[in-house]
Amino acid sequence: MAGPTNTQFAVAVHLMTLLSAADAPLASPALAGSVGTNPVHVRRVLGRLREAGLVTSRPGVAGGWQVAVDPAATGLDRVWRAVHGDEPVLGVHDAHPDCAAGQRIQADLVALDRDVLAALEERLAATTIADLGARVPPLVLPS
Amino acid sequence: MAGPTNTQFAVAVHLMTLLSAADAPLASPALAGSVGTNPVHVRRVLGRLREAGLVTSRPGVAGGWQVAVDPAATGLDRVWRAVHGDEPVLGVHDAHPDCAAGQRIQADLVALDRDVLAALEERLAATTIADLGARVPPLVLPS
DNA sequence: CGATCCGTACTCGAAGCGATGACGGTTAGA
DNA sequence: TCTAACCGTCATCGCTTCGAGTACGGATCG
Repeated sequence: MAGPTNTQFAVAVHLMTLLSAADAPLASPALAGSVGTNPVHVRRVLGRLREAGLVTSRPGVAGGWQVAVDPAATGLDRVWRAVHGDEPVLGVHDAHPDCAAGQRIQADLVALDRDVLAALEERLAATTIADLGARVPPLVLPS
Repeated sequence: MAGPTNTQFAVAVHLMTLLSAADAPLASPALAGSVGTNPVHVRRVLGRLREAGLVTSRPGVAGGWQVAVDPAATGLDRVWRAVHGDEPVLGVHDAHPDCAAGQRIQADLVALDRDVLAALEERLAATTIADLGARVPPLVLPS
């Protein structure tokens, strides 16, 4: 029970923050050094972000990656969608096909998962990339 | 990218729904048949629920499992806590120790994760076990 | 006393994930 | 034009998690 092992969202947020603070394009080897991984993995994650229109890339000797959006107007929900799409956030299991109760419950769980995903993205949308890049006061979470 | 592989929450909800609709104690082999897994896995998941006080168990020839709470007053957030505790829901990665920006971003991500977890539990609390069990027909025990 | 079931430890196979190497395409600069 | 640097992608490897399955002891009731 060590929680999720997929760290691509954290890596993606890390990369977006680094890129939004840079003027010139950054190369994947340099980014990999800061994130603590390897260039190939960085390119894979950034590839998803590019598909979502969040970053642009250019090959060549002076190539690298740049942000394509306004960091202050881009919520983390867009990063989540770019990385995870609409995959389930809760785990889903396959109930016994012959058990009517199991089928019913599973359908309800899928619907619940959609709802939880919406709540998760709503919360992520409240934080922008610029919020993490600048040293802002910690998130307000009084309740 | 096939989403989370941990299905214990779904199994736990499934089990709680079945137990809340039963009068007599149910044995793990019977439950396993409905959930679509094996008795050992059922006992492991139910063990966590028992630690959280959601169910009770009794060994012996007429033993089995029973709910220990009111299904109509028990939100799914309690099931989530029983299974996952306060583990991170977003993935976390280890930033490079020498990168100050990385350390700061990681700290912000941990804080964000706590907030997202709170939002997730708040959503789960809006659904009770009875909400799922209301439309569930009686369990058909496999021979 | 024996049948049934819980409790737990152990092993096994499958799948996800990240690391790594390799190779071709593309671009800027010498 | 030629070379170096970087992107894009594929294949592979090792690690970890997860669930399935087996086994054995303890507890309970007929």
